[in-house]
Amino acid sequence: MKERRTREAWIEAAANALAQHGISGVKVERLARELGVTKGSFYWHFVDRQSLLDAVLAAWSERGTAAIIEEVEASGGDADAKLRRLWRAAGDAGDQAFELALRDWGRRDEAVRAAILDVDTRRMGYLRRLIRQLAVPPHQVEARCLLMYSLLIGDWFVHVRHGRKSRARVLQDALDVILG
Amino acid sequence: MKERRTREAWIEAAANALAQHGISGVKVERLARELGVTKGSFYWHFVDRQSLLDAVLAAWSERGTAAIIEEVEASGGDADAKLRRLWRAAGDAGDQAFELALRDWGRRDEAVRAAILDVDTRRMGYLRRLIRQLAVPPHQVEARCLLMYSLLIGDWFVHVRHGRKSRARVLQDALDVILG
DNA sequence: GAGAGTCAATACGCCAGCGTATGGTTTGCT
DNA sequence: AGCAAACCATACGCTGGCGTATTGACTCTC
Repeated sequence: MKERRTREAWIEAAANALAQHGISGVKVERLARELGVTKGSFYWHFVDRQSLLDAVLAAWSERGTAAIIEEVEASGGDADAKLRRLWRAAGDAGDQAFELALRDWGRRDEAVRAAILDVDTRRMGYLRRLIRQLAVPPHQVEARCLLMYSLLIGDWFVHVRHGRKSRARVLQDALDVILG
Repeated sequence: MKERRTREAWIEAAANALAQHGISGVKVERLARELGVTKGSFYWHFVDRQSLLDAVLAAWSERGTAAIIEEVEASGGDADAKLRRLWRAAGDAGDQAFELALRDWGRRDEAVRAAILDVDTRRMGYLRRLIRQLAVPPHQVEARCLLMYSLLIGDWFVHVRHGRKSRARVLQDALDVILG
């Protein structure tokens, strides 16, 4: 029997919808239209909407950490270089929208929260390893990790004008503060 | 004729619903149940659902900045003291949930985004004024403002275990890094 | 080539939620 | 008393979205 690749298509479409419209915006019939099929297909691959959402979450849990880390590690350099590379990779990725929507979703769903806790912990572990190699006071390592992570999120959530400075410039400065 | 105070009740209920369930969770009939009335009331006070949302946004725009600033200013002390007080005030306030929901909402609504930009800019102005009085390099003032603001948001969005340290402790350390 | 298995279309029932229409009740004014 | 405005209840129509049932292809295997 052929491997189910349409199932993946549904998951991907759902992930996009989540990123764009939030969790309440991922609707079976809308996805069906986007995929050029009808609900009939959906309810063959999934028992219900919830199981699709579960699948989206599971997919993210799996590939949520490894990808970027590998890319950064592969590029080499010292800890500082890696961190700055990590910053760029995380910022460029078009999936901030997805991550934000997912985190918003997590505010109302225990299972999602658990998955986020898991992924964040793994990511944070990597961050910690890098930052520990920098010349910062040991008791501030954890704080700087959190700062970097928060800045990544905040970058998307706080909209503000910075006067003569560009946003990119301010972010750069902020990163400098974090990395010491 | 009596002043409309039920209108305000609707707005408040909507704000609560927004905080708890997100923008798509604020539904007319649900609010009606919570307020112990029916839709009939609603459609007397508002022309439609959107106008209620507009009202919620407008209310936030007005009282979104002044309240905390006044409280902090009233308490006196130097810039550092004020900033730490500001931090506590912003953290304690039970309306982070509201702010987060609102920001998520803003990702999909231009008008909301504009209001956020406005409020954030005013808040940032106050932050900037305080941080400028600290002993930090001038070119880092803006960055540290953004860091503090982001940390406030990130605090809610990134869930992670910090090993032997408590979350509060790490946040404290982070604040120390920001304030120099 | 026939049956099993895979995938999708169609049609249906159901409910939640928005908005409307209309009528009823209370309050204040004269 | 009586009118008008403010406020709310009830009942209705309409849409969108979930899930089910049924049927129709197409494909693989024996």
